[in-house]
Amino acid sequence: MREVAALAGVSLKTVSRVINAEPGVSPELAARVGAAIQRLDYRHNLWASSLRRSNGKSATIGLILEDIGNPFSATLHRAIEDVAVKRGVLVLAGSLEEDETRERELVSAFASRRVDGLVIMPASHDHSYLLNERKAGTPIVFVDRPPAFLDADTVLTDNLGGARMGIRHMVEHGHHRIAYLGDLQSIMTAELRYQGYGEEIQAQNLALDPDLVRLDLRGIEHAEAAVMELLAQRPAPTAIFAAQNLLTIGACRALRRLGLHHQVALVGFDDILLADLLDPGITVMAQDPAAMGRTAAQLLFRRLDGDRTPTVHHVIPTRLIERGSGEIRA
Amino acid sequence: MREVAALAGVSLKTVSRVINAEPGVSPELAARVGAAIQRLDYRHNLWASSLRRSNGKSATIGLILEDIGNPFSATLHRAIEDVAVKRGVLVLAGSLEEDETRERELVSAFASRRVDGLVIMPASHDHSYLLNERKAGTPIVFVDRPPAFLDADTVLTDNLGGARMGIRHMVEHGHHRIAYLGDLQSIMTAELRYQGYGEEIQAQNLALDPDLVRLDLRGIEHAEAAVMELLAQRPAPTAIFAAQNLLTIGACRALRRLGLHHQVALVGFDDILLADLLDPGITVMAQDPAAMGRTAAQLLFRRLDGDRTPTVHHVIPTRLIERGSGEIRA
DNA sequence: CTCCGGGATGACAACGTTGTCAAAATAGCA
DNA sequence: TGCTATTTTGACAACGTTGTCATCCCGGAG
Repeated sequence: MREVAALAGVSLKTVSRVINAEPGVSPELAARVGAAIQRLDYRHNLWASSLRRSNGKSATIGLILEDIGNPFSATLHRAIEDVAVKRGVLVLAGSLEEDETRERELVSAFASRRVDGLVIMPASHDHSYLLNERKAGTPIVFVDRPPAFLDADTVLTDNLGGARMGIRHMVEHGHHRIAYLGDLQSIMTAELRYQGYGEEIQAQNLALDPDLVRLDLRGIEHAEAAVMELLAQRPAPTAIFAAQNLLTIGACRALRRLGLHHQVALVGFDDILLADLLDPGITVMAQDPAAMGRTAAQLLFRRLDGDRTPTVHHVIPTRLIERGSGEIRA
Repeated sequence: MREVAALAGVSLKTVSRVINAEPGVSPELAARVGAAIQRLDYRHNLWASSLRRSNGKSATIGLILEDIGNPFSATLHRAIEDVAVKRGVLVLAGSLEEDETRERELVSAFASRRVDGLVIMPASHDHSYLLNERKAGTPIVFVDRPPAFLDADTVLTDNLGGARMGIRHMVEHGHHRIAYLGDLQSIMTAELRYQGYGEEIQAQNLALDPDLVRLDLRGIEHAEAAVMELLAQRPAPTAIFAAQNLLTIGACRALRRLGLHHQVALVGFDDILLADLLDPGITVMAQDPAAMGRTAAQLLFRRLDGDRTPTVHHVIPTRLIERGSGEIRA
């Protein structure tokens, strides 16, 4: 910047004014400065700028996801980016893979980089450590999973209601013995879905048979094995509710392997690409990650714009998509 | 930091020394400083630090992808992150949606934030504008698509070879009339795959029939419509090569709609989740986005570590995954 | 007892910007 | 013409750090 000023024959401050499009610079000087910037291909240093600036905004937000690479997280990420670009804000993202330590490390790394705000899909179960960040004025929005020991804005899927609706759908098709496949119970959303299963089973006056429940399943293979076991029991379940997308895929594989995909009903939680091309198509309770991301980002930016109203809790509804597998009758 | 120094009763420099774990601080003082840091929950400001530091590293890299949300990009992103975390480096990412202007905007936004390096999946066709960045010492690695008018490290899929192998596979199963579905020809990878199709058709002494080729298709619906048209022709093609994953899905849909999924062969470029559960399973030429990301990141960090050897061009091979649809005989 | 070497500590400038305020140039008016 | 009001410009400090170099203190050798 010093060089630009020298080449244009003006002071540093004038260059600064031109760059920030501040009023009160004569057109002639502005042109000279512009030319100098071009010639030296000068790049504004945003960090130095935000260091000096009074509000100190870095035009960067931090995003913590379960796994940047999985389709749910990636769609959410993209939706947040779409809101952010409109304000010239960039997104720093990190994956945590259910690792509580990593969550803190990422928050700390973001804090060191003075991000303007945070969107977190948490893995840990105590977020009081975030109080400092909030005291420092960094707005925080939780997505997909709620915070614990901290009051903050949240954007969640209706996990409990969604699970209930899925179970009800199968009951309405005549099923009484509905098996349940669940992810790690330590994950809040998994716990809520299981709770929904329990509640709906009770509401329908059915017996909650522990032999039909497999929890803490991680990934496709585990789900596949669990379904093989479940269907070997007598009496066997006539329907399966898979509470997470990989588990749905595992269940699907197992049913096919057993040749039972046209006999045993299956409803999954969270949509899967291509589910409509399978035979039968997979019926799911679809979440809406794009809507979640959009909502979370809008919320965050509203806070950044100075909204100081009490914390808000959005619930994004789930949608039943009937494709065949959930409509198989008992 | 000033407050920390005051509370610990030491100078600023000593605090700095403790934070950066520089040698030559008495254990007693170090403990006092540590306590003060805890009590004031002080956060190191990485930007101010990198501003002053001689090497000026920001421990942040920039990543430009076609679409953060699509599975290919997301997997690549994740692989890069995995390499980066090991060095305490964070990743800033942005999508460009085939928009050349956006590409420049993103590069400029990253440059303002003084990222240490760039990984780019480009949309534009002239990268000479990046010369400035490189002169400034920012290493740049291109993934998935090569740069134009700029010599830089690249990590590419073997598009041409992969397409040829896919076509050859179908010819070996007795097909002579193989239709081709291609993405926008302006995308370098799409062009190369089409070139591979042409070369292999010729190598097999078959006629390249323009009526069997549909280019510049964008998304599932267009591909579906194109396949409906292709199969209405007489004589109809007996096999289809879909040169991009969405196009494969579209082709799949159309075949099902026509009830021809067991008669017409289909090979896709780029793997699709669940492709093995369909009936028939979809045969694909699989790319390896994780390997591409890993390779690109390693290359970038090697450059950051001072490697000044000539530019390197990695080609990640594609793999034929036989699942049934490609093995249907003519 | 003095002097020297070496380790611990601190004062100060500098990194690339912008906020503040004063100075200079210009325009407007009597 | 001389004065004020207004616009344009610039000097300087400050943002939160770290590199450089000077100072201080201590133990040991002469």
